[in-house]
Amino acid sequence: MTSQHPQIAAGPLTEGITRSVSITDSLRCAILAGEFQPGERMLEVSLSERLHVSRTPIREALKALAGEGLLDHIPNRGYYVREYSVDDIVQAYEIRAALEGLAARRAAQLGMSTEDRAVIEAALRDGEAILNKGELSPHDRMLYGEINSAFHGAIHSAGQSRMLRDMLRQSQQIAPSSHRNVIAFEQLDVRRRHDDHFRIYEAILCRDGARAELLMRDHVESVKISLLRSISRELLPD
Amino acid sequence: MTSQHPQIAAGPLTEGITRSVSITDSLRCAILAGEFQPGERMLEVSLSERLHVSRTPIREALKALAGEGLLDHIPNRGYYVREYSVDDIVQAYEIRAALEGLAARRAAQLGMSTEDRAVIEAALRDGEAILNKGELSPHDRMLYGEINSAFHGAIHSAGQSRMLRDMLRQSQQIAPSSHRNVIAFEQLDVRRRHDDHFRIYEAILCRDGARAELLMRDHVESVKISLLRSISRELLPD
DNA sequence: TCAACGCATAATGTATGCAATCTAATCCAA
DNA sequence: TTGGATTAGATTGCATACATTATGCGTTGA
Repeated sequence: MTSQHPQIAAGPLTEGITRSVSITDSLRCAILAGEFQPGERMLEVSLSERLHVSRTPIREALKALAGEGLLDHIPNRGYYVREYSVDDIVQAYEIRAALEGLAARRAAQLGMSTEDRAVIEAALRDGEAILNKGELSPHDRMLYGEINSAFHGAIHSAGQSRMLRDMLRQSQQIAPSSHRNVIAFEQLDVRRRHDDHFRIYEAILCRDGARAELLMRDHVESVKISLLRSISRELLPD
Repeated sequence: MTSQHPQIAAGPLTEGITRSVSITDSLRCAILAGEFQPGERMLEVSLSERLHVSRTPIREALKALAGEGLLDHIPNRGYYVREYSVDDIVQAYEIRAALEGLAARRAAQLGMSTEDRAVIEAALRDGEAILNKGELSPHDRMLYGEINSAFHGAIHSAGQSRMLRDMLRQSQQIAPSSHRNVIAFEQLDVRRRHDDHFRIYEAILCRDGARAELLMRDHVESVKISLLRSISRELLPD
């Protein structure tokens, strides 16, 4: 196997920060973008040649990514791209549901800052505008994806807990990493989830922590259900 | 500041595995044991001198521990022992409550292996024996702590999710790291929590996931409550 | 007196060479 | 032919030297 991968990204090496962290970012993006096969070995020398640095910052980056759960490390045998089975993805959604529920509850109990509220209200407004346009173009779907991230990000922020934020990021990160499961969401699903957002925000504004948690948990669980549904469809071709 | 710390543990360096991982373990233990002050800087050179290795494995260990949340890393400025406020500990219990609830639900849904059931039944039996002896000696309390860990560990195992286990370990790890909050549990608290264990196990055996989750969540939350109570007592000396 | 600059020291970041370990192919013997 | 041992190549682990960056103190100027 020679130069099987495109280029990853040799650019950000000169961006001021240390090589170690910029390489960590580059490799993280590359892995999440599916530029490495699941289970593939991450050879220190080939990476160092491709990125034009020595093995040292590569090793630091690999260790960091292993800490994030993107790689597995076996002493004396190197790092491997971690494979996530469908069941792993489902588990990640269950964890995310539990944690997002907690974040929503805390947001309701602690109250939201004006900044976080502004982000959410913009997300609700912009999402509404997109969905009212009728059929969603691929570009619209991508746009809605960002709006969705902004909504959840604001609630994570409102949870006011670094540990919670870190764990949420980890549980969110693994789903896109398995390129196999690009869920083609039905338009109705998107509409329904957008409506969920209104209710969740309402519950948070009313300081109803229990309701906010319940709604958020079910909101995230519904994504898990969609995933399972699309997989069973895939197995049963019509 | 010269040799302020005892010895940490220079022993396990020759235990077969790589220096990097054994040093990671040593430092983790030392940090959890409170042998470093919160906020204290972890200097690579002094650690390498104390442990008689070069900076390289030290740096690997520090990066790994930063990934676990025990250290903070600022590029070009080194690693610091992460400080956990009382609020951080409370948040960790809330996260743990959510995740342990999920683990209990999954254990109920998936069923428990005979090994896990055996561990739990031993924990219930041994705990009962200790509690029936009357007043708890410090040694008994430590023993009960291990029994408690065994109980929860079996349920984590029954959850059958690596990501869930990893996150649970992280959320459990930080509480003991803040030596300030050694909660002096009332004996009644211990009794009550042991009874909780029976009910939780019963719910799991009945495959009642919702009930197992509810009970487990409240079980862990009650520890948070005890912590908050003991702190408010501390602030209001009678 | 105080602020700002510059230098000296120390600590982290990176590169490289060597040692230890793993992997796989080859060879020998049963 | 097959099974196991052996050896060569490749890869990771570790140590060390050098480069870069931070930090503290002293000096200088207004």
